[in-house]
Amino acid sequence: MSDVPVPPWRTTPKSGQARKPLSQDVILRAALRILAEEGLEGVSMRRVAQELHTGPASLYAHFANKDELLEMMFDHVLGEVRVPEEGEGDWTAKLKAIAWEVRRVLISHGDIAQVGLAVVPLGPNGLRLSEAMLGVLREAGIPDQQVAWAADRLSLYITADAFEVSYEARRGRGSPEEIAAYYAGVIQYFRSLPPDRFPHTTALVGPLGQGDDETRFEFGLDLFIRGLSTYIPADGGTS
Amino acid sequence: MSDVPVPPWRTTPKSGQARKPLSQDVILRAALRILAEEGLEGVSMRRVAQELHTGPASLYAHFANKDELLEMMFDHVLGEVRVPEEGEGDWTAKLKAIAWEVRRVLISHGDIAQVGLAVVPLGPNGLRLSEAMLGVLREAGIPDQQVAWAADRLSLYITADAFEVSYEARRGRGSPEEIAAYYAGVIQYFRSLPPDRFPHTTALVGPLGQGDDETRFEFGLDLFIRGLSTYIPADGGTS
DNA sequence: ACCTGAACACCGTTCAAGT
DNA sequence: ACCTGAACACCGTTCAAGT
Repeated sequence: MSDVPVPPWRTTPKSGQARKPLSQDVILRAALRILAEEGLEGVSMRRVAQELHTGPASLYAHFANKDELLEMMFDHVLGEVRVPEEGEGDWTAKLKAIAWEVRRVLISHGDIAQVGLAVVPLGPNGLRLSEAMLGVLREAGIPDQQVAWAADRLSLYITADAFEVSYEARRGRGSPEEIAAYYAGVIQYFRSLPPDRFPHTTALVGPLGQGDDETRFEFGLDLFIRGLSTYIPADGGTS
Repeated sequence: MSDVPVPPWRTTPKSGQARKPLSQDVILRAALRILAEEGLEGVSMRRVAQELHTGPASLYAHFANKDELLEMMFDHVLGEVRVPEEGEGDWTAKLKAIAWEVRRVLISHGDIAQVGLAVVPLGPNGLRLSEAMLGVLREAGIPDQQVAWAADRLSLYITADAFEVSYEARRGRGSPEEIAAYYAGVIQYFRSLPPDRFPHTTALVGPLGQGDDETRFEFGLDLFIRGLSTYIPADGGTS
């Protein structure tokens, strides 16, 4: 069979590899492509393999299992986060900038935030972000123990918010009108509750319906920073 | 075939129903039993059906789909949460009591918290808890808009923390020694990082390793309350 | 109205066999 | 060392048929 001449209509020479060879990198890229187009639920080992014109078993030469693939996808996504340079405003501005930037990047990659809640993000980019947060908090003059715990809690808050928002977006499947209609329905439901059993819920129907996702995120971030400020000693942050 | 006498060795009479009839309640109970014993990943429509000695299709006469079953399971779990009575300490003590109680109940039911992150918990028990939080916050003298948003953010924080902790417990699969060993490994890894690229992470190895899950939850809760306190007007909370 | 068996279109992972 | 087909043990949901 090998001595038959290659027919002229065969465009890919038989000796060269027909498909680009598999590697962590090409698998990761394919998986991120599917994440962008179909969300996290579309990212299955079989779907990724199909995207690369091979079978699912082939992926296991490059990743121990699906969780390892997801962890590497998450860290890859965090690579897009831009951390503020030295001297771009005071510590609260810098901390907010990091928080908003992480949230934006996570939400822009479907519901990948779910992975960040399930694993401790210790990849190179996770560490880079953690390092940046610790730096900003220390610079603020917050004591070391509070710095360490605050970075932990802030990461949790950002990731949880991003997951909630991205999941909600996937659920509503698109148009902002549908999401708005859903929330209008919830508020209408609150209004219909018996005021004797739900005096506060019914009294606060107005405020409960106020504010979009971004306003709520900012409010929580602000609470967090107000709380942290109380840990700064009188002479702190100006050294 | 129907005129053949019932043989004496048949213990269940053919005319009475062989199994207890299906209903939302018995399905819910079976699902919660599986959740307790095998975690959320064990709760599949097929597994629940098997528990009830029937096929998965039978469940669809009582629940529209799996998500509806999960939502009802979540609200059922929230039913175990005990809300503080009037006059059990000041508002911070009451708010903390609710937060700790919700966290405890969620964690005691495997990784059910994941469901709470994905859906807006609007079942009867979700509403009862939301109402309780709103009441405590209003009593504190916090303005209505901040009350509404604070309840939203606090729910997110509690649920996210419960999910993280319960997931971690499922991952470590049991013994506290294994979990401790994992964290010791992480700290060892931090220690091994290059100090020029990670000056803060390496400098804070001590503080980063301090504190168990409960200490961290309490720290975040405290930050939240410190932040909220700044919204109480000078004459507020004592009316 | 409620329940069922069977089918459809999927999963993650393993393993022996190939190159 | 890397890749593969086939298999194992699962999924959620639908649908026509039964009672």
